[in-house]
Amino acid sequence: MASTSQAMLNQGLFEEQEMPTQMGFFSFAPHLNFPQLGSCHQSLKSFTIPHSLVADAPSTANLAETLISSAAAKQREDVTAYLGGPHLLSLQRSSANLWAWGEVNECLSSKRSGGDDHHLGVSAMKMKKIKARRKVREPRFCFKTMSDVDVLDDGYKWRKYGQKVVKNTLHPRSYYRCTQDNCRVKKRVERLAEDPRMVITTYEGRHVHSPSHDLEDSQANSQLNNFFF
DNA sequence: CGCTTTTGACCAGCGC
DNA sequence: GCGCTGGTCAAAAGCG
Repeated sequence: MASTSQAMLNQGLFEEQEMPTQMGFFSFAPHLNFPQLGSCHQSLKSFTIPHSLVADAPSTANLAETLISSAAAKQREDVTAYLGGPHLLSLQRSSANLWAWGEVNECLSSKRSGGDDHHLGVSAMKMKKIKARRKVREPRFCFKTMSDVDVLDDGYKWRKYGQKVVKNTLHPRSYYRCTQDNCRVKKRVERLAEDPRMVITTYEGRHVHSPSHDLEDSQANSQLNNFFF
């Protein structure tokens, strides 16, 4: 069970992309379409998210949003969530700030406590020194999914506004903006160099409206509708 | 015809 | 200051 997630983490993706000093991982209940992770990278210290809490989350994004809101309420900015394939979701604070996992944990346990079959892990990955120069960014989510198509149907309508070949990657990165007026959410889509089957989708910002997909489409693609950002 | 995609140019941030 | 890089712009092309 650990093989997939472990392999993904062992690819070193996070470190290569200037990931933060600490990050956390947790998995979700099967009914959320994200099979349990089972175990974490060996460098992670694992602890548990109550099953009941996970079961309460209407979607993975909602849970992520809860964590991010918690951080935002405490005036911490630039929280990023990483969702790896169908198997795991991780959350991190930007390297620009300290990742207050204690607060996240507090947020989680304040909701409910209970079962023990879901895991949250935190690592103390080393990375370059942070400089205060970084400007504040919108909250970001980064999905890593195995998919043939680059752009996943997340219920929102996107317009491509750019494409760029980034250094040390084989595949171009595409830039999209939400087509809704006065919604400034953006997303980037790129394929993992080490495994082109993996698509990395990064969302930046928060939608100020509901998903705009057609109802019939939403029925057909219900599996993807857990991604409400 | 209107919307989306493509793509080269441009800009800003960062490291040296 | 300069060069590199990622992100954005905007005109042209494509498509339904």
